[in-house]
Amino acid sequence: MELYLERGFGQTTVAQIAERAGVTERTFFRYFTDKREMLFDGSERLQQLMVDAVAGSPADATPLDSIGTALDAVGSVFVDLTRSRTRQVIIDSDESLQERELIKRDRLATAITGALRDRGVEEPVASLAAQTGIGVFHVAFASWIAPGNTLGYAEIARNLLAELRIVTNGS
Amino acid sequence: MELYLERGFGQTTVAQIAERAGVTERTFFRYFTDKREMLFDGSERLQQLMVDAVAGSPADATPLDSIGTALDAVGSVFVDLTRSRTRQVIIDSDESLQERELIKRDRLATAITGALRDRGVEEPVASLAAQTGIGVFHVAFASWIAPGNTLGYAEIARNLLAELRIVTNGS
DNA sequence: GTCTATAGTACGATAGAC
DNA sequence: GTCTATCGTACTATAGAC
Repeated sequence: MELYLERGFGQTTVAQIAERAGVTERTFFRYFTDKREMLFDGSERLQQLMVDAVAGSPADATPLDSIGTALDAVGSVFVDLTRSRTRQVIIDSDESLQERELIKRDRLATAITGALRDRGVEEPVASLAAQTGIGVFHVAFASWIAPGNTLGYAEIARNLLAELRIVTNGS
Repeated sequence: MELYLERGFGQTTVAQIAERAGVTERTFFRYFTDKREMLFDGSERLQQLMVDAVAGSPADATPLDSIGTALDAVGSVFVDLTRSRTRQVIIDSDESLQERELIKRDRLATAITGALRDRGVEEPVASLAAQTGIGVFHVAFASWIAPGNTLGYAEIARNLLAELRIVTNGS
């Protein structure tokens, strides 16, 4: 991340990263499938937290309630605001990094769809709820790291989920 | 697309594509920024249709109503079911193509957010509605090309939007 | 650890259309 | 004469094969 900030992602070569880390290029590619992947280390953990939350939500919870527990469950991940902001600056600077971020988000949605289905939620409701939930998650994260924001992630996510219910309750 | 089906996307070189098209590699890269982009030709048109629909929706329409008009507006694009299915088989076979598809979808969401904001919809409602709308769009498209489906895209999209209102109207 | 294919870039030349 | 389209070549870095 130091190098990506210094020279830009596209201008940073794997050779430079490997050198600063004191390893060879080959070793770099042993740890990360490609240059982008290193910025998305925590994604499996995030996914696991959300899936577990859905699986563990009350039996009488609606699909959207389950989504709510998933949004709550990842609060512990989003604490270091400065680091999240820095990381996002890098991602926003490069289109291929945005692509990678989006596929992570999509895998998340797919995993949540599966967790809902495991609870007996039928299609297309499972997909619909998961997609919507990830949408809320994304907006919540973006709001959290937005300049000037003082609220915590968890609070924002809860507010947005409530807002969603209002928005979709229109005439 | 012929070559991508014959040999697989990853196994197809730009040289082969250029040869079959009767041009040089250099010319290929004049038309497409990269190997993936050629599969996403219609995306600007799709985006324009949706943005125009939102902009042209009735003044008293709720954000979600505007989304509804956008979902309707693209019905004319999704007619050739066989071609859409073939294209999706290719995309689903390669992760980098899925990434590209997702960034197109994300740009769509961003554009719709802007169109809603232009109508006076404030944040975070604009983002929330746009994200949700794109989620519905995606599920609708997937349902449309799913094996065995006999419904048209427009009908599916309408049903799903109605379904969404129910899902988010929970206890 | 070594080797290599290929995507993608940079810069430049040429030539036809109107 | 200007604009636009194709082609030529050399090069780098990624990423995969072995």
